Amino acid sequence: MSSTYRCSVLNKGTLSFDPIAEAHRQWVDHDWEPSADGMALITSVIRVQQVFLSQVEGVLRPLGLTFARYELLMLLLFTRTGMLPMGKIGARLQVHAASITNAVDRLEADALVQRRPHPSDGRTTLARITPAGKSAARKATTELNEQVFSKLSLSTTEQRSLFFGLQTVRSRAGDFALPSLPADLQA
Amino acid sequence: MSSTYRCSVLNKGTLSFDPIAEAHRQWVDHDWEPSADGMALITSVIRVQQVFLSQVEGVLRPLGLTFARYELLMLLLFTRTGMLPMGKIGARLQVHAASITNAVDRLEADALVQRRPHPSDGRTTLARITPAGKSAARKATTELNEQVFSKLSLSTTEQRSLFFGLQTVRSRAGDFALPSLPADLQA
DNA sequence: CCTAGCTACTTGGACGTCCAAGCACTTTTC
DNA sequence: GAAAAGTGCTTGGACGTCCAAGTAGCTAGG
Repeated sequence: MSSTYRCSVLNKGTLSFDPIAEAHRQWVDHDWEPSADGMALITSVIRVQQVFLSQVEGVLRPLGLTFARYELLMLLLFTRTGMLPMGKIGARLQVHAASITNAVDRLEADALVQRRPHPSDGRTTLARITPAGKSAARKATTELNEQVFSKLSLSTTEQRSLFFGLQTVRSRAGDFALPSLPADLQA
Repeated sequence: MSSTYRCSVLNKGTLSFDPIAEAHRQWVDHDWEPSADGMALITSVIRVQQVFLSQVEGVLRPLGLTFARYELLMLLLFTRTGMLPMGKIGARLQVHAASITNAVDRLEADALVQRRPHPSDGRTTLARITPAGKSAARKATTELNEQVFSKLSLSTTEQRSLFFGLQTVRSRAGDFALPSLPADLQA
């Protein structure tokens, strides 16, 4: 019981083959070879995201949070003043402004965050994490660290290799400017 | 013009640092080191998925398709008879049954797919791709291959390395049973 | 000053995903 | 064979994402 990592209903049954490898084969067979690897990679990322997200949300759901809201909370938690303009939050989380409005609405309804006007700019709204928000964020982090983040069933090498590959993609997609050496994770 | 790969509104501005690397640093600072790599990897996958998906949907939108519906169409296109039970589609696409119902509803509304009863099992519904569906799928594939899949700005080595890393994740998550050697991509 | 143009946030709509429930049609069981 | 259990698909609701439009409030150009 409580082995709820993977969604139950989805588990119709583990396939006996890799559906993405199968699609790759089809691409090659149809003379789309030059695009086959790209197709397989993109499809893989989309699928793995589903897997990870479902594990994460499985842990957060009992806490009344979603990953989107958790990320927002953590961003505020890591901020000196505990508050940021909505716009900045969107930029950091790389997400549409409307999504931030949505998330803050819900967080505010749960009293984990408060909206307050910007002192000097009337257009700007600040989102400020509340004590309850801080506590929720910390608790969620503890759970996620224990139940998901520290248990990826990948070797450190594999994890890092994936991370850097994905970092390259993000950087080239314009998410951020890779300063110079991406290896600032550890000294 | 028409350089519409990335979403416009999101591009508030390329950050001057990697937000995920920054989060990783926070994790380490807070003594969550053992979970830092996992957190960074999961967050990265989620973000890269957004990037890829937005590129793909940008191409598909003018064609009146979404990636979910495109995948479904391709699955049927690659099937001898052009039809599959809804349940099987969900298993192959690794997606909830309700999502399939939803996708087939829309595809059917566009006459790209047809629902028909299963000859022997009254519970089962078959989805069958129509000639219009085949044509739409092929056109979409051409566009995707040209505009996205063949232009990933990653070296072949990087792509493969990422693919296999992600394949490991998928396999261990229970998506499919890695038969023995994952290298059945060719031969 | 005052209007034109930005910028910041919100709203409403379209979709996708999942879950929980509900139905209808098998298969099992006794 | 009839009741119990299991399967397969649909429905309704909660959320998240994005886009397009709309509304204030700030900033410039004339």
